[in-house]
Amino acid sequence: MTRTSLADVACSIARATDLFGDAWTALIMRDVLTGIHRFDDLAHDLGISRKVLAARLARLVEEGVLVRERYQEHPPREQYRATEKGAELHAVLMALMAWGDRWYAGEAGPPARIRHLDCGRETTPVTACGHCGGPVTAANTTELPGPGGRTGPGTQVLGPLLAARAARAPQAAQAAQAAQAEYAADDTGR
Amino acid sequence: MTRTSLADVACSIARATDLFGDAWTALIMRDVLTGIHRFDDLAHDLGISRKVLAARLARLVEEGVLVRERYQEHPPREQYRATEKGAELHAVLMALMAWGDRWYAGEAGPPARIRHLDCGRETTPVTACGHCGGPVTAANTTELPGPGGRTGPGTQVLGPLLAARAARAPQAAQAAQAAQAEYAADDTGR
DNA sequence: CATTCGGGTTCCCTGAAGGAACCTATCCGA
DNA sequence: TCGGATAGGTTCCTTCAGGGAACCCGAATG
Repeated sequence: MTRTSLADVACSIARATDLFGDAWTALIMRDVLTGIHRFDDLAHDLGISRKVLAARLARLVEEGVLVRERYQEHPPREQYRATEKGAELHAVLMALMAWGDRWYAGEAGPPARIRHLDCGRETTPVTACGHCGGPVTAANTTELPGPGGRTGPGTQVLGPLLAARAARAPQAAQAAQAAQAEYAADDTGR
Repeated sequence: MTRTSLADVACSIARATDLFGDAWTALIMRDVLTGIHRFDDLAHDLGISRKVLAARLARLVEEGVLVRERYQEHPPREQYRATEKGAELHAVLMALMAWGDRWYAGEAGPPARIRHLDCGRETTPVTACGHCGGPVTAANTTELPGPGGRTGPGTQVLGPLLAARAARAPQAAQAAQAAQAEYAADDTGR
């Protein structure tokens, strides 16, 4: 975990990574969403220090990503479950998994597969445009400033860069072409 | 960053987070993919310690996610650029950003917007099934063991759990229903 | 000839991760 | 009634990585 808090940076990636940008947190959410809910099971599965696990779970509960609930009174037993906010981190896990599968699976093949219950098939989740459903990649997107954006810690250079990019090409098509030209130039020019 | 290496865990999420599960790494990739390529710009933009930035960049180059290249000889100047492997981390960044936008944007609105150049519209990237194109969520997927899976550190409990799940319901439809039933039961029950 | 710039490296200090032991409450079996 | 097991942590100590600032080096610039 970073010592400098990223929660106040005007960037949703920074805000998300402030919580999620810790290796254990991702694996804890993987386990909880897969069906491992108990402290000891998590500790045993991950091989994590119990102290660190307790700290991570407390943070995740505090952030509203998990809930801690008593599932039996005698003896008192607790478990951790994902909230809606936590369940939506599934998308991040799928993206990480797809990337890991692609670049690190090696000869043995992927360690796990995902079955999409809506169509019944094994799937590799892809990132798609919410409007047209087409693939979203670094090459076919451009980032523009948003209403909540500001220049500050974590966006000291990025803020002005996006603002300049928006000013240079206020029309969608122009922004698109400028960004693509830059990307193409980047690829050839190295 | 975690002290215990996750690179050897039989889980693509663990392998991906071993590299990417560090708050700074995500932000460095955000910047490089957005167009910030120089050491000083990265250091200034992020407010990161120069020492840590140097270590992160070296790791990312070593992993083949970035390349370090000289863009001018006199005086010698270096810059960092994303490889194909690095550019594909864009999907992870999009998922993090979408989640951060949804849960932390607040009144001010999202700090940045994404324009999808293929359709020309501002988009919220979604995670979709590679086959049917439908949405992929925690609720409509189930995880099954894959060829490269094994029980070991990081999957001590998870491995057997997935194996049992697959054994209980070897058919796709059955696996689907079992997983959904469990998910529903989880919400009401224990 | 001093300054600036880009791209780092070195130093020390603090705080978080690892690891193991310990604690509490309850149940189970002999 | 005692011993042990189980679940869910907490406490303690050590080590190591992050933060911050200073420093360094080669090349251009005034």
